[in-house]
Amino acid sequence: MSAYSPAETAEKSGFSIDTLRYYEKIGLLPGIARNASGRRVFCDDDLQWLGMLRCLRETGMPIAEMLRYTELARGGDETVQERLELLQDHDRRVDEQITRLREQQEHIQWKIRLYSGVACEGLPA
Amino acid sequence: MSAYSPAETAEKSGFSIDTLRYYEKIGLLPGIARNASGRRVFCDDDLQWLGMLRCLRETGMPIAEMLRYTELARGGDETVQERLELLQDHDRRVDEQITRLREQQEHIQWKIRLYSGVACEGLPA
DNA sequence: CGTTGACCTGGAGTGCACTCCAGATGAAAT
DNA sequence: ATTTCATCTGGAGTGCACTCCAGGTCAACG
Repeated sequence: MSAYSPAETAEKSGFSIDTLRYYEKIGLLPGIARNASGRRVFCDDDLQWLGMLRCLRETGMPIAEMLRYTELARGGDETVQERLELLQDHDRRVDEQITRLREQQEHIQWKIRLYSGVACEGLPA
Repeated sequence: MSAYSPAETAEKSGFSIDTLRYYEKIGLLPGIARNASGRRVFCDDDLQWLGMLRCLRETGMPIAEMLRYTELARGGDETVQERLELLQDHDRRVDEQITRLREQQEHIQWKIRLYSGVACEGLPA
């Protein structure tokens, strides 16, 4: 239970095979193993890393910054502080995102109430 | 206080002048007035509409769907029900977005705690 | 009356993040 | 032995939402 084909990895990670190739090409997936015939072989660590990437991506981190994080991660223990700061900054941005979404949801819900009112007009009281 | 130049409108709405032109061109801003020399003149209603567009945009509604909403809005009172449904669907998607962001934030914060731990190792107890 | 400055138009260009394609390869199934 | 199938590569193409540009108009200012 620790060697996965590209297809399995795509399924488990939620990224398409093309995206996996793309990510490796641009440097987001360093050190992916290959078998004798040159095919990618992913391991559990790779899957974990992909989980982190997915999480960062879906919270809106641009690829350039994920690349920076990846490079730091390759840098070993001396980069822990920087990685920590990067994630803390991102965490704050996620907070702001959530706050902003909620504010805007207020606006939408106000509009919904308004339409609901109009939709009820003319109905028997 | 009810006639605004493109520049003023850009400032008040938060959209760039180019984006305002673009939105008018694709049909998100129907019926923008023009003065004698062909320049756009925005009114308070336009600003309100822009506020709604901004809100939908920032909560992730694709332009194609905003266009549908715009067309419904032009359709008058018979379309209120459809507009209501559109906004309710969107409202649900915003809920999901927020939920998802929070889940992923958990993951990030777990990683932050992990790094904080590593960063403290070796410090005097 | 010349120049500035905000605005106009149609259309081309940009940035991001993929996504698709053609042609090749190599293990496995019929 | 041939076909199938997943995979490989480099590179081109896509979709979205703008953003920029060239060339032109027009009111106002000095």
